[in-house]
Amino acid sequence: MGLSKTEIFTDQQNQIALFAKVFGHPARVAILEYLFKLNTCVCGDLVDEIGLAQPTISQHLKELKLLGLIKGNVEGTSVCYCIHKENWTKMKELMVQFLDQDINTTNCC
Amino acid sequence: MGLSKTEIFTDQQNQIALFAKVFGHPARVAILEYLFKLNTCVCGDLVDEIGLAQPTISQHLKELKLLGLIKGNVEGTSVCYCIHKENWTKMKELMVQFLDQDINTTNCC
DNA sequence: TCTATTAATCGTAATATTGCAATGTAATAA
DNA sequence: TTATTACATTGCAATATTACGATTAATAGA
Repeated sequence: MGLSKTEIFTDQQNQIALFAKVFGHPARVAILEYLFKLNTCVCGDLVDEIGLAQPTISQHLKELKLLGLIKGNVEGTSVCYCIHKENWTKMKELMVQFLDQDINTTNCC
Repeated sequence: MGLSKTEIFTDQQNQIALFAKVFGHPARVAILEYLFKLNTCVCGDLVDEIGLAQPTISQHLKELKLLGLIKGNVEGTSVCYCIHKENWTKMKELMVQFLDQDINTTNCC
């Protein structure tokens, strides 16, 4: 199969899974951390920074862009990327809400 | 390929990716939300709750257990599951730290 | 115009994931 | 002892993901 049965889950559950999935690869985590670290847009040097081939990086960037977590601006021959603030904040709220659920204090297991 | 080049990333990046990956499927999100909602351990009714076949649920539970996010206790013929509090908290700290990075206020893109 | 540079896309191979039927296993019930 | 019940494991088919070489597209500069 390899195909998730998304229709039996809530929109929220599917959305959490979609965001989590994109963070489920260290290269994408590394790209995002780099974008945060630089504190400005990155034009070009992502391929040198992360140790993967150019088409691979391009593919990871595409997925991040598709989910709206980063923005890409064409600047001459290169492309500048940065975090999409509003969408990142929205995503963060969704994820933190999921992660921050109350854990029952009365032990069971 | 289908194989991540984990060796070129930091331990932290790989750890974030591992946790995120397990949340990258709505069934596992649903299982965890159900465990939180019940606020006690779940013995048995997970297959009825989530709409997937028993072997499929069993497999998802295995992955959650493997990462230490849930505990399973044998209780007669059934098995009771609940959130592994300490590990969940540790995981949450790692993830929130990643999600909560400062976004530069000076616009670039 | 020609060429270099940069990044996206295409094509493809290797591997991973998802889902479930069939089967195995362990504990309780009759 | 023999069901029965509850869950794990196995095996497999369908699909997804990862990675990269080759190519293409677009712009900048000579």
